Amino acid sequence: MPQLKIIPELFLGNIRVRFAPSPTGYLHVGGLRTALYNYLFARKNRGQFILRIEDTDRNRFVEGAAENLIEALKWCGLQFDEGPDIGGTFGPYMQSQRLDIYQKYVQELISHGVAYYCFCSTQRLEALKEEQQKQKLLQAKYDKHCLALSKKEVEEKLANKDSFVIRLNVEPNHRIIFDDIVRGRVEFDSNNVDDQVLIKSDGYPTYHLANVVDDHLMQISHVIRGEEWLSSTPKHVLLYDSFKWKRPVFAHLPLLLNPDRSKLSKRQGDVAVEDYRTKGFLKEALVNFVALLGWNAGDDQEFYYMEELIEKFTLERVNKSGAVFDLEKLNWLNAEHLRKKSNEDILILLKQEIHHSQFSTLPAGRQVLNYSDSYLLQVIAAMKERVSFVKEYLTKSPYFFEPPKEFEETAVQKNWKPETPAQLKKLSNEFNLLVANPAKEDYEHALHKVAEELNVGKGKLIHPLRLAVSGMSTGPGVFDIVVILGKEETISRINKALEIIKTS
RNA sequence: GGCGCGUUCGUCUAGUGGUCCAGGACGCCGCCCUCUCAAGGCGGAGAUCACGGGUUCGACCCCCGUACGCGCUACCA
Repeated sequence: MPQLKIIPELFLGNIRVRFAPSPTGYLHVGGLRTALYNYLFARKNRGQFILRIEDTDRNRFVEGAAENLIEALKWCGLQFDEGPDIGGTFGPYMQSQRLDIYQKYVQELISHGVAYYCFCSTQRLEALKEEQQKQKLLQAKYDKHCLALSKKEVEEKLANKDSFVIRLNVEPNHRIIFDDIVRGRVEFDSNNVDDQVLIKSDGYPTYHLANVVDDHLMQISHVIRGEEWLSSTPKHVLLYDSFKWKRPVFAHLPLLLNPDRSKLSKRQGDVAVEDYRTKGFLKEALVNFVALLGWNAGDDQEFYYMEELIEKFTLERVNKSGAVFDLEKLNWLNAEHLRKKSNEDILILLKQEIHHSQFSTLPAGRQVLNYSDSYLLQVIAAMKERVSFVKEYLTKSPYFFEPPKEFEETAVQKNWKPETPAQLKKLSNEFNLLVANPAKEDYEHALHKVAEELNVGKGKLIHPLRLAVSGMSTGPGVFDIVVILGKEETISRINKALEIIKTS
């Protein structure tokens, strides 16, 4: 039989996907990528994007984790259509609130012989595992010991309140086949599939049961999740088939990797979306970057806005192999996105940055530097193509926020000659003669005039001026700096530098 | 160990049998622009397409095997 090609258009209007994280802390960038692909796929096909919290492991419960997840998702711009905080027609969206549902369905499984009670102690299970390993059995799995229990025996143990789990009864000797959009056809031998626990002894379901029941009840059309789930998909497929439910379309995404190609982990860098947010990355850049880790449109475009990603995204173009999370490209994308923003948008971000910086309060007697919007807008225009992060407006050009306290040593050696002080003094006198609010050209003409009178190249004045006024040897054109600082401040800084550098 | 998935420049990737002695992007190097630094433009280095067998007139592309990597192998997701 030829492999059925899944054409998204056929599902138009019925596309429903979900991001189903377990609330164990923060939103992992790998999780973001999974959520993003789900979101893009849903938006592209006018479907719904659902958030479901898989909190069925009480041992790993972390206070506030679900809230963090939601907050991080929203920050990234991934707005879901149904979820725990906003509700929806298929709720509740927290699995811990759906326990009775799982009970109902697992009973149905039991009545059909697809699932069974198991009263084995952990000791017996451990002993069994040990024994199987000793015998070098091909694969260790449960021996179906409790499947042999009679109905009466089961009832007695249940009445006796013996501790139990409910297991999936996997029939041996057959092939389990399913199609995956990114992997193609995948086959497993049922002999390699364990009688997985469906309901734990605490009454909570395992992921395998809960995920299948919920995806069906929530009418999920496409299960788009990480590759780590590929190996347990046969269990899920068995469940769908046993219930006689339609299987969703599966798409297992490649993993995100550390630079050494191991699974992306905290030990080798930041993995939480929150980490990148506090480091000053723009959400646009993070989303753009993560989208390209495992997917591309087939053309040469690298810079994307969310809207373009939605327009171009298809699951068929998702890669099969894992991708290293490489900061270099993220940095570049951040710079690109930052530069593409309007100065007004950057102004908002810069003001937030200043608010959290050492420059949030003006030093006394420095009123000449006011952080008015128009002033900051000039700083932005001057520095825009020189920064990759908003915070660099402060770290790369601190001189726009306070007079230089130190002067770059190497620049002093290179540009501060014995004749420099006299020349700069003359320049500052010339500046002093300028009109009240000199324009860039006024400063240029003044400097040109002084250079001619001194019979020196303009560079002999420009470099010392830059140094005097900024303390640095790099940055925007000196005349741009000087115009932004203003006449008074410029002259004051020249004089101050003359004092400091002379004495050193 | 078993099962599954993967393997194109350092990294992200294009490539679906001839147009590929493999294209783009990041990073790196050089040149141009220039008062500096960026940005921008131009150019360069960088991949025996993991390896070995097939199939074919012809393979990065199809098949088989090997190696390596990763995932799963829980009453975790």
